[in-house]
Amino acid sequence: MQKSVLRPSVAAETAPLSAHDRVYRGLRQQIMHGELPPGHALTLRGIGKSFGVSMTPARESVRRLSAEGALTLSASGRVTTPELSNERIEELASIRALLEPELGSRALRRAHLALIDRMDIINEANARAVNQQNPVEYIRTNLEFHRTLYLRAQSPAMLGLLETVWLQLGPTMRALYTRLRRTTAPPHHRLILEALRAGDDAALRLALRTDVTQGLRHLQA
Amino acid sequence: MQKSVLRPSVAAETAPLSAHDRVYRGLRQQIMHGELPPGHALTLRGIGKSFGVSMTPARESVRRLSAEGALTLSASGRVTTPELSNERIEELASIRALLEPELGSRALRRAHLALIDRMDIINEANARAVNQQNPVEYIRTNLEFHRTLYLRAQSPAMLGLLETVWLQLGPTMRALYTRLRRTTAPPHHRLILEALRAGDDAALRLALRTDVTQGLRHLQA
DNA sequence: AGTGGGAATTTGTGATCACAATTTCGGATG
DNA sequence: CATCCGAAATTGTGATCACAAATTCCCACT
Repeated sequence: MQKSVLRPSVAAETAPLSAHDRVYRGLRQQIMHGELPPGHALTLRGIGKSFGVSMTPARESVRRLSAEGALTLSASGRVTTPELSNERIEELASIRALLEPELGSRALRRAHLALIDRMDIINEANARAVNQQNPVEYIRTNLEFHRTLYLRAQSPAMLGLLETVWLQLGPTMRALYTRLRRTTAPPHHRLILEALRAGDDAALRLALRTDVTQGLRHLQA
Repeated sequence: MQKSVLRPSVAAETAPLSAHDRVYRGLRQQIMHGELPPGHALTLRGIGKSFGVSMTPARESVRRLSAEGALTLSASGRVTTPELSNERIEELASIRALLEPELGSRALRRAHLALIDRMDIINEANARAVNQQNPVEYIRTNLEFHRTLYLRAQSPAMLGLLETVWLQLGPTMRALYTRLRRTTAPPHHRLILEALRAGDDAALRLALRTDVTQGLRHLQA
């Protein structure tokens, strides 16, 4: 492993991006987007190798992610993606049901047409992912649909908490959506867009809440 | 620094407790209880020395805590406690106002008399801390009052998120309570206890919400 | 063929080191 | 007396290493 001898190329002038950051972001995305099933085992040396770094940044990333609930550390320090109990899944869903309507409501006042159009496009990509039965792409576009809206709420701390919840649900969502191989797009996205266009706060809150709870209630069945 | 040669003594049979855990917990408590003012600078070597460990566990703890918003990393990697903007403080307060009534409501069904008595005792300690003008003890007992209730909600994920918010507010709360040297105990704790005894869900939610928002609205004045 | 045990391997932990970047401090200069 | 520049000290980063604990694997034995 060479030191940080090679300067950041002219292209990446925005941020040198530390090794820890690259590993953290990479792992986080894999987990949130459902690229890893629940219970999937990881090793520090393996993570380091796959990102071309030593164990040190890998360990820091794992510690950070396990603090956020994105990874589980066994008593002996073994690293796996979490296998959530039904209770835990319901609790996380209820947190989503609490935070997401609030974020949506805050975004509503600031939402303009270009935003809604953008959400429409993302929603179409989401529908395509359903047809292709591509769980990772489905989860990714679904989260992007919601995040695009919530970014307008200008509430970074609340969005940060919500993303932590999404992160914890990543592997479980993958397991759910690959198991029941859904063939129809989430029906509530349409309601969300309609409420946005109408500027109807109550309808938006309701649509977001049902979208969240419905999506995860498929599990019990 | 010796290796981990000395076996855990017979007394501490519950958990050997890794170096990282000791440092993380220690720092976290200092921050959450307001032992550090906003903008306070820390160094990895200093943290390591004060806990009797090397830089490695100190770095992991700092990474973890900064991921939770309890510490700020400057562009050059310098570590300080956060100096929150008014906007951020208000946002965190509104998150508390969202989560705490929900946790209280969930706890209400399971709350028995022994719990309420315990909260009463903690509340008296809280009042003593006010009289002694001891900010750290005030913050500690205040949080313990709330946490004692919320633990009954049996919602570990939601409580975890809330503690993250408390953590971010730690240094700011210290600054607030040392600046305005409050001399009266929080008036809403009485209302919370009454609502608990009466089993009144709506009153409890309201009391919790006002306790949270009132406590932090003192800032603006 | 199944089982138990012990060696070999894998794995996480924490200390240490080299290094670059930042910060700090002192003195020379205007 | 203020300011700026350069040297010295401080500090975070990431790689490497020794070590202990856990896991895996394989073979002898029943």
